[in-house]
Amino acid sequence: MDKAYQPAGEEKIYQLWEEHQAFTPTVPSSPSSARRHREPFVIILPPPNANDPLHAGHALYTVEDIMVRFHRMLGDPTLWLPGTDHAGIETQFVFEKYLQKEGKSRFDYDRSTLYQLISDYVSEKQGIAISQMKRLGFSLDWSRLKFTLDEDHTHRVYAVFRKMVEEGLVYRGEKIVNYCTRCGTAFSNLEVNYQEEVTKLYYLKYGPFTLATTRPETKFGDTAVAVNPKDPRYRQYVGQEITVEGLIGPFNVKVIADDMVDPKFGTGVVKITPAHDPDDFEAGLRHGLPIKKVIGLDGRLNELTGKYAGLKVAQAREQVVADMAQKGMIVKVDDNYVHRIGRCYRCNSVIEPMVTPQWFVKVDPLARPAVKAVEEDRVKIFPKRFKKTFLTWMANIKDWPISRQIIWGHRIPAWYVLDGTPQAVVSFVDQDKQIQSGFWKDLKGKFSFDLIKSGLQSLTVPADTKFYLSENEANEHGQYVLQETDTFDTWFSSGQWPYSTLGWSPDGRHSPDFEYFYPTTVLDTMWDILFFWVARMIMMGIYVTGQVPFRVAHMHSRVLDGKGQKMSKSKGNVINPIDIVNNYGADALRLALVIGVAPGSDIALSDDKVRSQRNFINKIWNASRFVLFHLDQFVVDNPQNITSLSPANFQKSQLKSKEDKEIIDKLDKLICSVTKNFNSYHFGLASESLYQFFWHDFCDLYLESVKSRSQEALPVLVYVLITSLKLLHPFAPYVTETIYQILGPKLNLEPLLLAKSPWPSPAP
RNA sequence: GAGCUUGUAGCUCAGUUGGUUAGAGCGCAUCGUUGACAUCGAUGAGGUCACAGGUUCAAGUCCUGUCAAGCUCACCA
Repeated sequence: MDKAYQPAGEEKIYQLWEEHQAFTPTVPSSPSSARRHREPFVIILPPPNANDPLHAGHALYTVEDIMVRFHRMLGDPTLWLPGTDHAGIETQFVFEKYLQKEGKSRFDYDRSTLYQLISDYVSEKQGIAISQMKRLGFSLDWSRLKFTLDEDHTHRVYAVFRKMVEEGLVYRGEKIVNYCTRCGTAFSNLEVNYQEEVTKLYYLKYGPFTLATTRPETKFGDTAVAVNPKDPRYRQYVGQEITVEGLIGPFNVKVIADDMVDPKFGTGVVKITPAHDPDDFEAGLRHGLPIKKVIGLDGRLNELTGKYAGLKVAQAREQVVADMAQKGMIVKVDDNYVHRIGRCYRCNSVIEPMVTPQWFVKVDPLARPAVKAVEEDRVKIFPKRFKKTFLTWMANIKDWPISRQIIWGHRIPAWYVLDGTPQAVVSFVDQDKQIQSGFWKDLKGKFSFDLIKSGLQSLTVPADTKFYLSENEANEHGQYVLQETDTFDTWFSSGQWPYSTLGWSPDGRHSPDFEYFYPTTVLDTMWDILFFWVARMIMMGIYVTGQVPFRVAHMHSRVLDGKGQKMSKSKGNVINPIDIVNNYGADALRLALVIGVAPGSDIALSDDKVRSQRNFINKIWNASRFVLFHLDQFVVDNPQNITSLSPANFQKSQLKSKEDKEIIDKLDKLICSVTKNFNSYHFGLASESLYQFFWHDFCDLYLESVKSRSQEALPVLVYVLITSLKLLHPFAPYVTETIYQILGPKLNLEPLLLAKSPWPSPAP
């Protein structure tokens, strides 16, 4: 043995585990009845992005590895199923940046070509995350590796979508959504970052009123003006039609009364622009107001705005304000108005609320059973405080927009017949690689349908257009059939991950894996995707399988940099876990991430912390070296008595010395407390007590005390060491296995792998 | 505006269901080791457990309030 532990050997140990298929459980021939006898322990890995290397947060999947290794040693049939995520918007965004560097853009390609390009790009990078997970020692069953765009997963997602359509849970609607004009897609509320920003608040002359607005440029889309019903100042106007002077001519709007208006804000009068403001949109629904769109999906004012058409929103605002000022239409300007602006979580552009046709999931029927399951702890959320967060969020959940205007993802399986849909808008790349776009009715005379179809980039049809769930069916109703070009929100497909990866089948003939492993046991992830993902999985899982997808939702910590700062590329404080592994070994990193960390609290990953754990790993190594040295001597002296040292033959009652009894007592207590802490997800405590025991009780006290009688104490030394290695193994699989591989043959230990050896119980 | 979390040694934090003199790592001081240990060991300094009340035989741990910090959610133009 080297004087110090060499993490360089860790990769060989991982190979050893793989050769023995140590992480692949066997599925019994009658899975469902076997499951009734003994429930397996199952975790589905939250799939990391296929095209990205791991970041420090991913290293916290260590927590899952700890649980899985523990249960494997307990003898539970154990599965930890790996996968990677196509991560729709994220990946397309990264790829577009890459295209940009090449001087190209996504608009240079038709849909299927672009898809293929991204697909190639991703598969080129996909291996990185996987090899990094292996490097971290994750005991995943690679024989079951999945990808979110795998054909079988896609089929299941489609089948569930059709079921939802047939049961009225999916609808199309013209609704106001958060639209990023840069990314060219809608986002859910969760994907918008709101920031307080200082802007201007303009007080405009508006018919008989003066009103305050931050968005004068949307005046062209106003279809009403609102006051509070209780406001005496304006009561006389309610219900009347007023004439407002505009930059492109006067227009008429109705005065409505609505509680949404706060009489104390501004002048107590609000202009209503249903097409470009979420509140106004709601007000429009309440009062039956027309929706007048004046901003296009390209972020520019449209033809309804006269000379302002073609200007981007920000430019238009400047121009409009200047013109209004000239005409004396601005009463005053508040320069320091602080309010919240929504920005795209990907590219930070200002989110433009837009009314567009989108696909929605009616969420209420899905949410109610999910809420119930959590309330009744059929899905236990740990730490408990997140349960309340979950329930309040679910109580306010709105219908879920599931369509995204990107191509990297599951294309929505709906087909339209264009024959009777003159308002359909298509854009496509023609034979000269030029983009053509416009109404289908205008283009169909100029281009062949086949050309449009093959060069298609996007198709937009009104929300009430009839759609079909298969191309064949659509073909029966017309000649010109195109598939929806929107893709599913990533969370719509990953929300189905637990049952889909295990082989749920729409026809009820599920795979043995599904019968045996579903529902899974624990879902562990960081709390930031509790709503994005965990909530969706619970809803979809119950809806589709009638069972919760997992019994426990375990929220792990967030990893911060050494100073407790959030890591970000812009700050340049991103820690690459693999760098740490290369410097100090995977075990040191794993321990540093869990030791003494309270459940759900943030963790600052400092170099100091990793180094101190590296020292601990080295301590384990050297204590073993000490034992090995005396063991070798024993073998020389008593080659035939080796079985007397085997931990299997260890008898507590035969101990004579006080130190021997004490250390075994402490070890027994340790076994109990570690086991208990494992079962209650207190890994921070478990690792801390192991650290304390091994370093201080075993090394500093016991080991020092027996130096004068090491041969006599050898059975105790061997027993305590081997037992400790087992207890430590979930945290530090590499050193412990390495040592076991050295000691094992000398002691004729069974089994051959520590990873497959049984969890210790107190000494007999 | 609502909710959640945090406030314990110089620094970073543990302390799960309330129970003996409040702990760890790093740092610091003194000494000792280099035949298990890129060191390691021994000893020590250092905390009115944010503040004020309350429940209890007993509170860092439960309750109420105050102060401070952070996070999340929310439709105020």
